[in-house]
Amino acid sequence: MIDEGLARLRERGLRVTTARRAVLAALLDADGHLRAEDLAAVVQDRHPDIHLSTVYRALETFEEVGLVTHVHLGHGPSTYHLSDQLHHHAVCESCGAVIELPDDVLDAVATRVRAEFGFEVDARHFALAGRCSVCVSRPRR
Amino acid sequence: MIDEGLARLRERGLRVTTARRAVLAALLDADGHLRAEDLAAVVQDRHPDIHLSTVYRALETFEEVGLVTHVHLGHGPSTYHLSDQLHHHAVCESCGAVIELPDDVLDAVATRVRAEFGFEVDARHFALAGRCSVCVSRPRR
DNA sequence: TTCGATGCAAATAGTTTGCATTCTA
DNA sequence: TAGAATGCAAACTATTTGCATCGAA
Repeated sequence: MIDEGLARLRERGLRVTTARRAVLAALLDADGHLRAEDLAAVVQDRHPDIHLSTVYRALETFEEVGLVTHVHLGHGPSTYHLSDQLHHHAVCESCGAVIELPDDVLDAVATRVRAEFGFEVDARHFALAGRCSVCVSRPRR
Repeated sequence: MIDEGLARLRERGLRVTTARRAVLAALLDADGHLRAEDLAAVVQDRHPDIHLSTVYRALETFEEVGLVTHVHLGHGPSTYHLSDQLHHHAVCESCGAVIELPDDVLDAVATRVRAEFGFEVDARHFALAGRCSVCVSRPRR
């Protein structure tokens, strides 16, 4: 399965390197929403000299090729997902908890916004902000 | 109307200063989605020595008091709105255009997410990403 | 053996913070 | 006149970039 991704690089005349192999492997091992720094830590466990900036560059390349998508969970860093494992997120602004939402949760909104404004919503790119069930049933800070 | 906001500060034992007055005035003049830097520029037009960091601190105070809300439009800086002028945004990822959406556009989603996950969606905090009508009817970069 | 990919250091953007000073209440 | 707010410089976080070197095809 890692080979399918790497093949995608070769098709475009891009090179398959140790760094790219390692980053892709790390993404496959994870369940998504990892930050570049998390990925670098995983990668550096086996390849200590692969630099954080190389991880960023690998992720950028993967995005261009359609293999990876980044998601903004909140104020902090972006998180990276394999495109075919992409889903919706909701993030609690109080405790930072991340929950995964059903894929169709914004379909009706997308349809309406397309019809009324001609705007094509790419809803997964940003998480929905809010407060999780635990924090809701707890006095505000 | 600016006095109502300032009164809110006094109620809480906070002080009314030139800087806070000027930032609030700038927010009232604007139609929303201004960045801290934009606000600083407006403020500094009349009060050149009010520092950008003071603008950030004023905005932070206004948020704590419920007067102001910040919205993430995309990768870039936050934008600041008077809380009672808050609305939904959609941002084009190709050209950066910002459109305002009807206030109820995410009501159904919020209801469903609350029912199924106990999660209270605060949907205005992030813009919806996507591509605007102009960019949709134009070949991808 | 060529040119794309990497390592490293330095630059960047947006925002926050420490501290001495100023000014509101 | 006490303590909150400010100005300024410096720190900080996330990310990008320039450039010499390395290595995949």
